[in-house]
Amino acid sequence: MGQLEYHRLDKTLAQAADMCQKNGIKLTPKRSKLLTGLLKTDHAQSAYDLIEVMKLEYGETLQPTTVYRILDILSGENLVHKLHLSNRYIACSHICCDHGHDVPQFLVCDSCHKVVEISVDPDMIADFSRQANANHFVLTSPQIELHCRCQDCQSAAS
Amino acid sequence: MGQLEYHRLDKTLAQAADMCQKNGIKLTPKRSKLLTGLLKTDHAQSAYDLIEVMKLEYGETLQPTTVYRILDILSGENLVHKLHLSNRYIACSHICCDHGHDVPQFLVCDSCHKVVEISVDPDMIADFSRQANANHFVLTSPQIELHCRCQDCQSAAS
DNA sequence: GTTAAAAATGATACTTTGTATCATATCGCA
DNA sequence: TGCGATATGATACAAAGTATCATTTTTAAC
Repeated sequence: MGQLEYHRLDKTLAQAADMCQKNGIKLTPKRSKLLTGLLKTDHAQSAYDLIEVMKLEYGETLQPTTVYRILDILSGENLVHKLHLSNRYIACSHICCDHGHDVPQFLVCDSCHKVVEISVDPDMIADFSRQANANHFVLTSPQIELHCRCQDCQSAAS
Repeated sequence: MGQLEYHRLDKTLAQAADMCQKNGIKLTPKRSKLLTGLLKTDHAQSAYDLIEVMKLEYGETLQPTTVYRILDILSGENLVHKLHLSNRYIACSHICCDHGHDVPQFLVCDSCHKVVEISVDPDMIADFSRQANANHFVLTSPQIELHCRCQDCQSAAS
């Protein structure tokens, strides 16, 4: 599996349920399964990928509408992040962290969609924000996604 | 019109043709018109937006395939930039500059797709590159796109 | 000039991605 | 029990992007 060891999955899901409850959101079975699907991989998944996963892992046939709705909910709770570079989704890698969430920054492999969530100097963000303001823009999300190639895909290409 | 004053359009197109020629690429009439369409606005355009523009401005009906092909060509020549956040395209704002092209960085209004191309401290890019390497990724493009809201859309929303 | 290869564009059809809309089911609670 | 809110299903559609092959246009050699 991906970024998460098996024995941490339950703990993460419990934490996720807690986070939801605090905002009056329920982590329903389907939401939980979909989040699990994302937690089990470090490759960003498209909505239609996730439909496949749900089918294969749980025998459940979800409509696109449902999947997008669930992804919106989970994004709203900061349990998953939407990667706009590829229109794919990845579980937040800090669900179990006690420290407050940093601004999410991602290294995204353009080829296989492997993702690493990194942290970025807040000064850098402040700098971007200043630059935006100087151009009459307001930064609405400091999320940064960088075009990369992961090690595996580099080897494969060479 | 957008980012470009009328009297500079010809000069910019000539410069663009030069740049193409150096790489054995031709700036055909359709490519030129499509580039013009992009030069006339500071809002990123989708491929299908551009089909509309070509229809309205020149009465030419382009197939999606053709538009995507042309956009690839123009991107390859650094005459237009693809914004991956929104899958839209914008003319490079430095076609006429004599100085070498900086790494392109964009402030993108999530609402109306207005775009400003800014420049970013090369140290910052170097920093990203180092971080990528530390995570076994290689930065394939240092292009950064930031989620913003432009002044007009802020006013409209409030 | 003619012609053959290369480059550019057209046309058809299709796949993927995302959304609108209305229906149904489930849950919490009075 | 029954009512309102939340969650999910289902159908249909719209938008975005691609594969494939055909046709036209350019280029350059002869």
